[in-house]
Amino acid sequence: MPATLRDVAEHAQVSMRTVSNVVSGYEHVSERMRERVQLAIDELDYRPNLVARTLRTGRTGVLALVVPEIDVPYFSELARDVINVAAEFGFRVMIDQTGHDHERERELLTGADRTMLFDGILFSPLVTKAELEEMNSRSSMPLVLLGEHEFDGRYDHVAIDNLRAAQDATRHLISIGRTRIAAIGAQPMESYTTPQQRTAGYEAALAEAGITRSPSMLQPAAHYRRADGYAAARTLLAQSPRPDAIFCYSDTLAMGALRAVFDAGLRIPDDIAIIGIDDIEEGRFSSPSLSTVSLDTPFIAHHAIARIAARIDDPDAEAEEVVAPHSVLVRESTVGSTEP
Amino acid sequence: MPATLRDVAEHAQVSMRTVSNVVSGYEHVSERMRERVQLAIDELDYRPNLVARTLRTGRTGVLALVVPEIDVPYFSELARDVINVAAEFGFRVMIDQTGHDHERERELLTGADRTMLFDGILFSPLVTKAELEEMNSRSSMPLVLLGEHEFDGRYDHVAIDNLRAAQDATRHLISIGRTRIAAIGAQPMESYTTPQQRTAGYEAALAEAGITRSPSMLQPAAHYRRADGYAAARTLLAQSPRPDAIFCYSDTLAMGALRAVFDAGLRIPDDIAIIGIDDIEEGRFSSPSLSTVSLDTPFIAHHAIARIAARIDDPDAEAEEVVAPHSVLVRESTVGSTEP
DNA sequence: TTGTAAGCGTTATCAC
DNA sequence: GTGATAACGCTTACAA
Repeated sequence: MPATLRDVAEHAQVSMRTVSNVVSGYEHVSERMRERVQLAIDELDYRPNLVARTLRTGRTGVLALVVPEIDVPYFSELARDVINVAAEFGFRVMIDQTGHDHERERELLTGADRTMLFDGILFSPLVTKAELEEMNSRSSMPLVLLGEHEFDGRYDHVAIDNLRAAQDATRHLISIGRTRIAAIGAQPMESYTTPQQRTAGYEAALAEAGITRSPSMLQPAAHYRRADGYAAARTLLAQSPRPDAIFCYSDTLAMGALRAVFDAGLRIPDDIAIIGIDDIEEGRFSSPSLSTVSLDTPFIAHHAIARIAARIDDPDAEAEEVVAPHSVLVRESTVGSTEP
Repeated sequence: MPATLRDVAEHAQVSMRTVSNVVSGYEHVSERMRERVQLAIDELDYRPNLVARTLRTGRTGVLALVVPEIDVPYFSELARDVINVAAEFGFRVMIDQTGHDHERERELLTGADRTMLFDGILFSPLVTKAELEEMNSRSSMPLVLLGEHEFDGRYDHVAIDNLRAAQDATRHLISIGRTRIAAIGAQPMESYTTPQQRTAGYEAALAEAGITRSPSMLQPAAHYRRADGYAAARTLLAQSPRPDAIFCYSDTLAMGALRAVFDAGLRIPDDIAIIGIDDIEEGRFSSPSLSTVSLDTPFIAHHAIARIAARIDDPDAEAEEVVAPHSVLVRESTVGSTEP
C-alpha cells in the first residue's frame, strides 16, 4: 500500500498542510520543518498521487498529441520532439491515433475537456474546418493546431507556410530544367487545407515559369504512406509523355515514388527527379538520398508547447499564428548521379 | 463549466447513484429510469470526469508504453499496434521516452505505481536486470516486458526467440554462400539481454557451419539508429579482407549499413549481402529492399495487452512468457540483383 | 430498484 | 508558519 500524505504527516508529527507545502515547494516553510518532513517522505518513499492532485487542481500535466498514424515517420519524429519539449515544460504526452477516423477525431475534440484527462491538445493535420467549428462551440480545451495554415484568428497555429514550401520545391525542379513536373498528394477530401495549399503552391510555381499544367500530372493520395506514393507514381509513369520530375507532398510518399521509378527501370535523377516535404531521417540515408523541404520540427514542437502552456495559464489569450521556417534541401534525388 | 453527475441527477430528478448506474451500464435499472437519465445526460452534454472516477476506483484506463526513442521505426510501428490493440481492450496509451536515460527508466519503474497515472507498464527493450530487481521490490505496478527474452518466471514477457532469430538470419547468409559474415549491434552495456542473445545466435550459426569467427567482425552500436549502422559498416568495410555479408541487429542499423556500402561503391548483394531484424515498412520500399527477420508486432501487441489486462485484474497471476513467431524474409539485399 | 453518505488523496480556505 | 477541515466528482456499501 503506497504511503499517502496523511501517512507522512503522522510519521513526521505535523499536519497534512505542512507536508503538502513541502512537497509542492511552498516558500514559507521553516528549514527545520522542511528537513523533518523530507526525512519522513524519504523514509516512507512517498510520491504524491497525481490523480488526487489533478482532481483538486484541475490540472493533469498531460497533453494529448493527436495524429492520424504514429508510425508515419513525420509524425513519429514530431512526437519525439514534442515529448522532449513537453518534458521541459513539465508536461507528459499522451498520444492518440485517429487512424483517419472522423468520429474519433470528433469525440476527442468535443469530449476531451469534460473527461479531464489532459490539459490541452496538440492536433496534427487531418482536421476539417467543420470539426473545428463544432469543437469551438462545445469545448473549452486549449488547442494548438500543427501543420494547418489557414489562419482565422480563432485557433493557435504552428505551421510552415505550406503554399510557399510547395512553391519552393517545385521551383527547384524547374531550376534544374524539368518541365513535365507531376505532383503526388492532392487529397480527395476538400476540407483539409494543407494539401490544397501545397497544390496551390505547385501550380503557382508552374504558372510563374510559364509551364502549362496538365491535370493528369496531379495525382491524389488518400493517405501519406509509402504504398500510396508507390501506386501514384506507377500511374504517372504509365502516362505518355511521362513526367521528368515528381513533387511529393510528403517524404513518405516520395520514398514510395522512388521505389516505383526504380522498379520501372528508370534512373533518378537523370530520367526523373523527385523531391518531398518533411526531411525525415529515412531520406538522408536512402539511395539515392531524397531532396526535400526541411521543416524544423524542434522549432514547431517548441512553439506549440509554449503556446499551449500560455493558453492553459490564460484561456482568453489571443489566438496566435507561428510560421515555422522551411528550406529546400538538395540531395541526390534531384541533383547528382545515381552511380557514385 | 462542465456538467457533473450531481447536475445530471438534479436535472433528471433522481439520485446520483442512479445516474452513476446508468453511466456505467449497471444492469438493474428500469427502462423508464434509464431513458429519463439518458435524456438529462444528452441535454447537459455530460461526460464523466475520468480523474474523479480514477481516484475512486484506482483504475485510470491508461497504459504506459516505455520506449527509448519513439522515432525509431520499430518502436513507432510497435506503438501503432499497441495503441490500436489497447483501444480494443478499453485502454489509452501514454508514451514515455527514456532517451536511453537510466535515471528516467528507474524513476518510471519505481515511482509509477504511486503516481497512479496508469494501470500498467509496457516496457520495451533497454531495461537492465538490476533495474528490474529494484522495480520488483519497490513497486506493485503490473509490468510486461517487450522484446526481452531471458525468462526467470518473475516478469511477464512477450518476445521473439532472439537467439533463434539471429541464428536464422545468419544461417540465411551462410546458405547463400557467404563466409566472411559480420554483425552490427552488439551493445557495450552488458546487462541488456537482447543484443547478447543475438550475438549468441550469430555465433551459434557460424559455429554450426564450421566458420571461425573473427572478433573484428563483431561491431558494436551504441544505439540502433541509421547513423550507428552507417558508422559501424564503414568500419567493417575498411577491414581487409572485408566482409561479404552483414547481419544487423535491427533494420534501422541495416538501412545505415546499406547506404555505407553504396557509398563505398560496392554492390548489394553481389559484393555484400545485408540482413536485418524487425521488418519495418521502410525496408520493403528501399532500393535494394531489405532482407530481414519479421517479428509480427500485432501478435506481440495483442499478447502484451492481454497479459497486462489479466495482471491488472489479478495481480497475483503467475508470470507468463509468450514467444512470438518470427520468420526470415528474403528480399533483394541478400538475393537477386540490384539492376532490375 | 433506488436513495444516502462515506471516502479516494490532494489542495485551499480559514483560523490561529 | 502551521493546523484543522471542506471541497474536487465520482463509486459503492449500506439502507430503505
